[in-house]
Amino acid sequence: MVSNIGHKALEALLRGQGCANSLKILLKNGEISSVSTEPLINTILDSFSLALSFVDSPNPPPYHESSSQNMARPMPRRSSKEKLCGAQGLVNYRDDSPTPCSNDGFAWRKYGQKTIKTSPHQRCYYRCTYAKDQNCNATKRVQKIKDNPPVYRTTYMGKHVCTASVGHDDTHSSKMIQFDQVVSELVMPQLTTIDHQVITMEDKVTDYIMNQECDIDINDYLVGYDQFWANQFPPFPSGDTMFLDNIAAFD
DNA sequence: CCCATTTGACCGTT
DNA sequence: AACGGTCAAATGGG
Repeated sequence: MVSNIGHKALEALLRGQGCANSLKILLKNGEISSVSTEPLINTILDSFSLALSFVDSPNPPPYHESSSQNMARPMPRRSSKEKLCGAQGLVNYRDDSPTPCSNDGFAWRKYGQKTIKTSPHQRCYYRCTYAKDQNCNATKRVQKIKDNPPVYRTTYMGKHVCTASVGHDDTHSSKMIQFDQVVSELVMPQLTTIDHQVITMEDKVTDYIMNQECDIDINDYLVGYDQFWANQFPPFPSGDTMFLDNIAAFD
């Protein structure tokens, strides 16, 4: 995917990175009260959304509605559960479930659900489908943290040792975004949403990323490329340094 | 019948 | 005792 699309995804990421950096500076200087952070945050979120949209599909979705509209878009009515394995990856749908639809390159099996005291929403527990077969101890927790639009936090734990990751074909070739630092909610209040993948984890980089506990929160609102650039927060001072070391993209 | 989900019970930690 | 995480029987869909 070394193409125009990859270039655009990179552009979006860099833009988001610049915004994040500016936000970091604002936070550091304690200017958070005098300067509205909303445009920055939105730009960051849109950056990731756009980048993910390129990663997710070779042809970026022609979304031109707002994020919230997009989220409200009715899902095709499906049975209470649906699985798609193989080249298309695994997708779980459940309209009334607190579980966000996800496709992170692995097959997960739900093994529990709990009401958490600190949250009005339930937390769902998943483990690798091949936990027994291949002694894979990877687990993840998914918790809804916000209602409207639905926002989920996914926490990955343990390391995938299974070889059964799904979605190996190049059509859905992976780009992985690794966050070396947990992003606080102050900075990134909108986390994973339903319907799309937080992160695409596949083959080559899976073990690496699953080695660490990741509290990965990526907003997944999809916006159109043109819309994204049209709505940008004003450009940042050219002196701003990018912190690429915090976001590593894997090919 | 197989397999994934649901859900109450159980267990470990604080 | 409260809480979070896991277990496992029951359930339901394919």
